[in-house]
Amino acid sequence: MDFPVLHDWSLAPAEAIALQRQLAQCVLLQDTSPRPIKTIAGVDVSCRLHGRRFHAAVVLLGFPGMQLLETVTASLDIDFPYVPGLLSFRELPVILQAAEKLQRSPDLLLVDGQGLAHPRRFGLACHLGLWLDLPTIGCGKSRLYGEHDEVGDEKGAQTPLRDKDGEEIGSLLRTRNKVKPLYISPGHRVSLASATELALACCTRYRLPEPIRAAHAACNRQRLLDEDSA
DNA sequence: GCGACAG
DNA sequence: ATCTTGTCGC
Repeated sequence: MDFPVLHDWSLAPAEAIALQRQLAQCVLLQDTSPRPIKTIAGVDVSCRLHGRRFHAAVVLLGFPGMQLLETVTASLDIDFPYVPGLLSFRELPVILQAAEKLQRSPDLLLVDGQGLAHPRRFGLACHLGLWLDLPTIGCGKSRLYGEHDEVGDEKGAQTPLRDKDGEEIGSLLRTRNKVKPLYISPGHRVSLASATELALACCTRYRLPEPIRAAHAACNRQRLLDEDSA
């Protein structure tokens, strides 16, 4: 894949917050992915506890069959601290290095983390989508921001996630019976309704959507390989 | 001031 | 996120 540089990464946390407010203005909440969707990518990052070496994987799967088509990885040392709300400044650099290696461009990317459901409406999925100028959806395993009611028990049940003013910013989605729901929100170029619908369409028998499961396994393998060769 | 806080 | 094995429950 090929994409231009949106900005540099030599930022302090306070500057990163200001940049998020700027970039959030560019996020598009409309569906622009080609129909029918033929490929969906999964993105995830792995690192050691208190370590600064990060390992990313981007896997390309066919849709709706979920066949593995391509796997790319990258490893990079990161010094930006973990600050809730600034996750993309830790994870995005290594993700972009991996994404560059992808031969084909996906119709959509599923990201492990939040999209719109963020205090400044600019989670990791938004940042990645804007940088690649591709449709993205955030699939968080726990809550960063937003209020909601309980979700139904059955797979497919969902309830809206709203900000303090009641505006919808995502949804809680039960991706399988008797598991904690996922926090789904649009990243870029995807509508609220489509984000939930597409995330569910990628779920088989596990809590996490198949593209993210595959990416999770791949970045962990990459970490072992990188640690082994060092 | 206190609690919350993606990965 | 990660440290870690087996184990209890649907």
